[in-house]
Amino acid sequence: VTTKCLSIRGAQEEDPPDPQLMRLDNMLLAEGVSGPEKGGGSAAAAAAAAAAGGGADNSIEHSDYRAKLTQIRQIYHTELEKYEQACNEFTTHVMNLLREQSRTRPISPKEIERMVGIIHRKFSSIQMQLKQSTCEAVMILRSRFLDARRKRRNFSKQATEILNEYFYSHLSNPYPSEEAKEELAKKCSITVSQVSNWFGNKRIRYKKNIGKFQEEANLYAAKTAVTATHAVAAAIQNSQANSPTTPNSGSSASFNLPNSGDMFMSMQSLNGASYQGAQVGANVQSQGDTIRHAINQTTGYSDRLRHPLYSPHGLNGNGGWHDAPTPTSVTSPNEGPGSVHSDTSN
DNA sequence: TCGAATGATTGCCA
DNA sequence: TGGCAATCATTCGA
Repeated sequence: VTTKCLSIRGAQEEDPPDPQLMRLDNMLLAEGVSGPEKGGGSAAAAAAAAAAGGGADNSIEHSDYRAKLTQIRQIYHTELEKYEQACNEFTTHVMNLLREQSRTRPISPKEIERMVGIIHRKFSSIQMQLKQSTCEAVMILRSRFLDARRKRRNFSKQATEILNEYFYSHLSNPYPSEEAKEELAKKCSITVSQVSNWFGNKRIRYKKNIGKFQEEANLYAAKTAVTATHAVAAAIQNSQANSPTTPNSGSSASFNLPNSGDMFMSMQSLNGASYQGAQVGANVQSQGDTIRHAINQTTGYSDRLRHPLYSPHGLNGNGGWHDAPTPTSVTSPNEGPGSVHSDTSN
């Protein structure tokens, strides 16, 4: 088809290539409409899928996009062929007429050439219209496909849970770093910008109606505490197994239970063994104290359920969080026991 | 079917 | 450039 197309254009004497036609050709090629038959448009569709925040979920839309693109492609090729056939037929017809006329009057080859040129120009302008309308159709399809608002899907329950857990365990400074965003995006199977959107929406909506989110905050706080307790228990088991003769100092010295701050991320990314090494092993001084502490943590959160203390301590009078948004700051591990914990103790 | 919830977009600001 | 606030558009549950 392309070669035929070229042959038609090639007949247009030495006309400079029409920039508009070139643009259309390039676009049709890029969109996989006029390119090689196989996999036509799949690259464009994949790119569109990626731009749309592609997850496994949009494979349906992806195939839908491909199907529609194939349809456009088929129509385009059918029409193009029709035009070319008509052009050839008409040219032959005119040539025959001229040949007939040549019996009655002399016709120069130049005149024939001129006629053929006129016919080809006419048909090529029709072809241009076809290309233009095909491009428009592709653009409409693409914009519909890319317009996420049209086919918004709520995040999965699991994803929302992960995001909420992070949000409420970083309530004093709910501004995940780029790294944290990437990590969350990976876990939730969404894009980093979706994570940013989510946190943007969450911060605003939380601030606007803290009361409404109180219950949710308590829920996640309790959940976080339970996770912490389990992790501690696992750590204890581990330490018992590893050092059964560890002397019990009986000290009540500080045990840094990561019940806020980056705890969630730590929990998520570390398994029992590494958790012990990174978070507990270094701090455990007394197993008994540890258990007591862990239990205290849990009950502390339970208390919170009765007396909602998950108040916006992170918020300052200006309606912003105390900790200024630090785009570059990594999820601060030195947030330490964090606002949530310290809040409860007061 | 309607209102609430929610993800995305836009415009503005520091 | 990231965040905020307002808003849009869609989904979801009663």
